[in-house]
Amino acid sequence: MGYLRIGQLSARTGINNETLRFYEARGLMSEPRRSEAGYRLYTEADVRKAEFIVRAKKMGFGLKDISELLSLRVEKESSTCGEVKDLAEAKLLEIEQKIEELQRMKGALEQITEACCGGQESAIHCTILNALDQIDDPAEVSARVAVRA
Amino acid sequence: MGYLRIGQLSARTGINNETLRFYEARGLMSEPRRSEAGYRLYTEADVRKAEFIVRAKKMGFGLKDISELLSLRVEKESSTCGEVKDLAEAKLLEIEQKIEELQRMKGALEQITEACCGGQESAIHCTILNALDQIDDPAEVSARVAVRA
DNA sequence: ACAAACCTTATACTTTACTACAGGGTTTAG
DNA sequence: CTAAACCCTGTAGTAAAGTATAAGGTTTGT
Ligand SMILES: [Zn+2]
Ligand SMILES: [Zn+2]
Ligand SMILES: [Zn+2]
Ligand SMILES: [Zn+2]
Repeated sequence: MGYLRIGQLSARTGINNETLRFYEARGLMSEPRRSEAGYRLYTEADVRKAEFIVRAKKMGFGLKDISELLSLRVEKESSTCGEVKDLAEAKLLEIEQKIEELQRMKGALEQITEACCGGQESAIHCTILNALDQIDDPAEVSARVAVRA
Repeated sequence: MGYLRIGQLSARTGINNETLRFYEARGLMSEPRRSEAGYRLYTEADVRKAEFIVRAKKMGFGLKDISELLSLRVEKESSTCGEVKDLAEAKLLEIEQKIEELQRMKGALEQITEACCGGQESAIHCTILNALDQIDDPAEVSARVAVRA
């Protein structure tokens, strides 16, 4: 008693059945006991593990990172805070770099978009199209659009 | 004369040969003339098109968006600024949403990471691992870590 | 003449994170 | 008892944006 079948684990964690089996194949979820008919039987420890995965995903960790975190979690005594923090900081750096890249794009795109009238007439004079046609350096986009504005 | 072969177009645009053929298959680059031996022969217009793609990519547009932009660019007279600006604004919104999502992740991850000592001792007390083990709502992460700190 | 460098097509593989079958067996409610 | 709901394995498909490889044909330089 007390065992959950895959559908129940799915309902409790919000992770799809298929995805749970996929996580098992990827080594994230450990292979559970089986009923006589071959059904997966999960314990409360499995529920916690699945919830750990959900939370780690929310933090921006990918499945590969989560595998590592799970190993550290399982071997808590033999693992060190340093190992865990290294992973977290690497992920933090990755996230920060993505943000910077997106902000660079946002800035450049805003520049050329603001100058476009957005009207119903022909796009021959469109600043967006012209910018994409002629300018290489995003810094130049700002300069040129600023002059025009 | 004046034609470029794929390697030359590649060298001038920084787009890999394979990628150029891939863009052609995806309808981004139009099918060029062929030499008698079947070699692709590109014109200066193709160079400008390839450079347009490079710049649009830098702005964060995906290949599908770029297809649309290219159509608008080719039919500049019959296209409107409104159509172009709609595409740009949709992409801008997408980028802004990605930034927000990443900033949410960054904030939550920073909270739990700052409280971790990062030392060489056992990770049993690790705030990162504990946070991933116990807390669901990112708002709670901040609260709990704040109390501990 | 012959190799190096270049080009061709078609097919398959890469990464990430799933999702969707097909073709079964099992459990449960009425 | 039977249908619905659930579970199993295995395979294949999805999205995005390419990269790699095989097995050739062509061009260029010496
Ligand atoms: Zn306009
Ligand atoms: Zn415009
Ligand atoms: Zn510590
Ligand atoms: Zn720690």
